[in-house]
Amino acid sequence: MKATIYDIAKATGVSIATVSKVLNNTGRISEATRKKVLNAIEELGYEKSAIASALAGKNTYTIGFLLPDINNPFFAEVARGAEDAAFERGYSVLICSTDHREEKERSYLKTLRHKRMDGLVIATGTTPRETLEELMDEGVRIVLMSREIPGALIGSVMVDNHRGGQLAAEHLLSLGHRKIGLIMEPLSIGSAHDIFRGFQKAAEGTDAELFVSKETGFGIEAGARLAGEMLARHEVTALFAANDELAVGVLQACRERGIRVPEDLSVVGYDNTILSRIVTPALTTVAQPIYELGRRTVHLLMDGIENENQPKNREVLEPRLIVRESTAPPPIHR
Amino acid sequence: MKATIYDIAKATGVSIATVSKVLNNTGRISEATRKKVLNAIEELGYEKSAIASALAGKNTYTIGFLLPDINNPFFAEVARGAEDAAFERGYSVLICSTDHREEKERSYLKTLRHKRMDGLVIATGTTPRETLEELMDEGVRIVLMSREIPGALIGSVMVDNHRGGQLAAEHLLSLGHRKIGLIMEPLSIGSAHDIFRGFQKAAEGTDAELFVSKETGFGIEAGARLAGEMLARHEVTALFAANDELAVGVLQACRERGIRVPEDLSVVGYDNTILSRIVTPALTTVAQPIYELGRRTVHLLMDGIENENQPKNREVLEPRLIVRESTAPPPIHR
DNA sequence: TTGAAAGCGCTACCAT
DNA sequence: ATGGTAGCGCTTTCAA
Repeated sequence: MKATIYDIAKATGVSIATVSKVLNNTGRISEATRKKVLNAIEELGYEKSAIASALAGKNTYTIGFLLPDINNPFFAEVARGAEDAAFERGYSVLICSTDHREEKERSYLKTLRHKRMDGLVIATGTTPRETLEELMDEGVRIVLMSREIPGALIGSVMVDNHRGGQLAAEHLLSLGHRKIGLIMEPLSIGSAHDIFRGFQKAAEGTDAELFVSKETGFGIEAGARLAGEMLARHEVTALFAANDELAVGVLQACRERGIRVPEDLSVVGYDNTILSRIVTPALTTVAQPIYELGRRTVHLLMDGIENENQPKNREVLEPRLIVRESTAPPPIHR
Repeated sequence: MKATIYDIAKATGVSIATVSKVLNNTGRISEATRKKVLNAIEELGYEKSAIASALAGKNTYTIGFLLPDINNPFFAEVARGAEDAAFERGYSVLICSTDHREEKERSYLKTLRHKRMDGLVIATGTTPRETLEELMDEGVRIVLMSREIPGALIGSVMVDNHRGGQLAAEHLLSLGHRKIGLIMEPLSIGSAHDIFRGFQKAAEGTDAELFVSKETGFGIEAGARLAGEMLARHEVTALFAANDELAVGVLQACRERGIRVPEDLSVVGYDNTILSRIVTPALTTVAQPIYELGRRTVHLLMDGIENENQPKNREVLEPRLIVRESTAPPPIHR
């Protein structure tokens, strides 16, 4: 069987208390015995049980990451940033895809509690505030990503999506577009809401007309469908999509209809995921610092865990506009 | 504080042994006490500590998933399949991106052992055989994905990549291509090796000439670079890339050089990740059942865990050719 | 059908 | 500087 502290205590002739001390660098230990113990550990190939350690009151060094779908380029990149940050500091991350389904989220939350995660990062948009507060009351550290809850003292790292929406609008406006369609995610999602408000804000006071898709959605298919409806209904010269997947859908809808991008119609995406780079024409998009978003969120969380307090800071990262091939001035009409 | 079995034992007037039994549905318990206990559990909001349970000899219900990079469309989709399979059966998955770096892999393997994962799926191509055998000797269940180790009794689920390579070659050959370039991943990776052999095999006995990229690589950049070199050196009419990312790079290299796909050059990818669908022209590619690959691997692993034996089965999934827009007959030369 | 008690492997407090 | 020991919360014989 695997060696335990007892084995190494026996082998060294010291007590398990001493072994534990050298293991954790706590208390005072003479150089001599420390050496002895370290040797025995080496010899016996001893490895500390994180489980026992956790049960005895230490951390599990594992954090749970709730996100809508790991198989979504945006969240895959976020997750990578999160994982790297965690790895640097000896933590691991448990990925939980909720598919925007409340019951999956609840179920995951439950397991994460059972498994005594040291902390949680919540990157799904809709966890009820009470749930979060209950969790925090139980001592679970929580950090929100791309979301904040007004008045609740929960640390969060976000991108300034209001600004991001503005950037998109300003770009289109400055190209001369005056009839712009918006393909949105559900506005109940905080980030989508902010993007929308930012966009609106930038158009305010101009003579531009904004048309918002009646329905909302997430993936490529949805983008294509919503763009189709929009195009059938309004004479827009530009379409803004609240994420790159929707924008890719828009591009596909255009192709199907023989609409040239950007000559006939300009398209702007949001996120700057891998998709926006490889599509043709390459998408003009508002870049979120996605990887960094994941990193910072997890660092904030680990800081809280290690200082034994609930993170309360709010970090805001800046978006930036990336102009590629999908935008141009509107076509000249007779 | 959180309630423990002691609390609910006290509240019910039974022993903790009894509580444990109703919790686990073991032993015989009268309906009456079971009800009482269940009630108390409800009232006190009791939740079993997975940590304590694991220490006392049960499973952790957590598995580790070693892969090169979660932020890679292929592995993100695999991970999703894995996560879904795990979720269905009450397991969680710890994502470990190794970046093909041996020391990261070793480091992760160590942590996973400390944390007493119930099992591991190894989807990185290069873990030394001895390491795997050591792990298995320690009682860690392991399943390999897209890889197998001849002679070692390790369960695995793979795609028939030899067949996949053939499919790609046959398609190109049947279109009439006779000078074909191959942009490969390092052949030390089992799947790449199989693809290559399959491709070769299909070309054997025909008058086709194959040119293999001297260097190998992984991402889009590499694909573009290797395609550039290939195109400069050989007069090929088709390029096959061992994964879709490489193929996307090939497409970019073509665009830069004004080479039309598929009119001037046909391009075939491998994997059928999201990338191959959204690129222009849409990529003809060999589809791996990616999501299914993740699912099956994890199910195989969980079966082993629950039957308390190291999985030994070898499952093979079938690839299939998906013809899209990037392939056509070779151009007619004078 | 139920319970007492001995662990699981480690931490931390209190003595020495 | 070192050790004894009481937990941490649960599982699992073995008795009753």
